[in-house]
Amino acid sequence: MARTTGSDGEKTEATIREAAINLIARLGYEAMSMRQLAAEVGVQAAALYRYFPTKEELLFTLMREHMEGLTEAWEAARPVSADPAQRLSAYVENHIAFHIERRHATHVSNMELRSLSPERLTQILRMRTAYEKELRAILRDGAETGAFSIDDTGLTAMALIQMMTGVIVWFRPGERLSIAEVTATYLSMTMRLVGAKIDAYSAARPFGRAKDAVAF
Amino acid sequence: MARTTGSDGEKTEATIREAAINLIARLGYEAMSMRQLAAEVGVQAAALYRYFPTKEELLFTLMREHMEGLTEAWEAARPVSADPAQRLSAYVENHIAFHIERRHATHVSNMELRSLSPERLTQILRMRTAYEKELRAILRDGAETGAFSIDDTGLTAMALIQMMTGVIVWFRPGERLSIAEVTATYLSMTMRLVGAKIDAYSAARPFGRAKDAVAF
DNA sequence: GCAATAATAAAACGAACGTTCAATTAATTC
DNA sequence: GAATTAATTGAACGTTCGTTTTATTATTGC
Repeated sequence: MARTTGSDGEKTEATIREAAINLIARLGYEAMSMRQLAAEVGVQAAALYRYFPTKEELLFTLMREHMEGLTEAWEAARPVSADPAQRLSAYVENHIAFHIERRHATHVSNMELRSLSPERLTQILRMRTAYEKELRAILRDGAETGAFSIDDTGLTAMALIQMMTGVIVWFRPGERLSIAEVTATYLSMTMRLVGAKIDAYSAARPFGRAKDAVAF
Repeated sequence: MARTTGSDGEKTEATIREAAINLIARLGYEAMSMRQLAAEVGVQAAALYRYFPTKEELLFTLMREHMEGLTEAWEAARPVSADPAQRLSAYVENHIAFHIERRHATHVSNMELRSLSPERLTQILRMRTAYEKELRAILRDGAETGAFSIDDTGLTAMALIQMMTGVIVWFRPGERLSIAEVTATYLSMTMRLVGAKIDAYSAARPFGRAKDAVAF
């Protein structure tokens, strides 16, 4: 047989991406076979190659789009204010919201880097470094103006990112805590970690204040 | 041919473990073939099956021993003192030192959980949960006595563990920072994050004070 | 030095892998 | 409604995988 009734290239490609993210997140890239993916999509394995020339190209596409999405989300959320505390708040909120909403894609982007060819790995890491650089700049500015007291901005940035991204390991939507509660608590922890002056930021942002007021 | 001169079971097994940790950390469990591992050890693939009945059993053994080592290290390092700040200091120092010293094994234990059968996964997770429970107990005690001010002990424990374990992602021995410097900075960040009263802990522990005094 | 045992090599097993190719049918264009 | 293009199937390719089996040699215990 051949073309099936109702078949549509765009729909199929979108289904492939979605199914691939879920399968790779669950089984791992190496453990997922193209036949498994095809079965999930409801198609034969050969049909996948109409959309992605190789398995690795599929993985790379998923990762690149994830990083592009993260960068775009931050560019949209970045405040015009120069105040380090406000900028840090925005960074934390954007980072956590984005990663919780795309848990599976984040899992893929973080865990499957070693399956990329060197050139593609470099490309993804460049995007990641650029994104992290934004955080370092905020921390450096805050340290210079005295808004924060920080030992080592590079090390602190890495610690914060690991802490925030780690949310996807244990967070399950619809359980004990809502996204807003988690974000508020992480914001409070972040501000304490960088030694931010109390309430220098929270007045400007009415986000999760009730809980923060006590803890922070 | 068959048995080679100088061959020794104990030595071979130790070599297999070591090589497996390095190879799995570098390539991933699924991507590493038994033939690759055998070549690294300097032996034929069939010889591996004298020591480990299956590939998964090998992975499980590596993970179990890693978790046992972590538990034992903490039991040896756990202070007799009831002071939460002192206990937290000891926990952080032990955790970071252990994970930096065994970067590859930690990588394996964190990244390859999904390749375990359900029963074995449960077993590893049980050990991990028990270890993390110790941290939650410290945080709870500190929150109750007023030594710390914490929003949510469970969430804070997860955040701290992600932050600390994340060291292995970027830390490379012999680069800019020594293990002692990294540990000192993380200790300082931890204490601020949990809202510890200043110098309630550092007097008892002469570790990394010079740098901390400013930052904390 | 001879039997018993430990450690390995060599070859083979069937299954599964990523990928390619030719054939076939549905949708679109004119 | 014929020609063209898009979407998919089914079968096959060579390779590699984890694992098993059998034979062979080194070492150990007596």
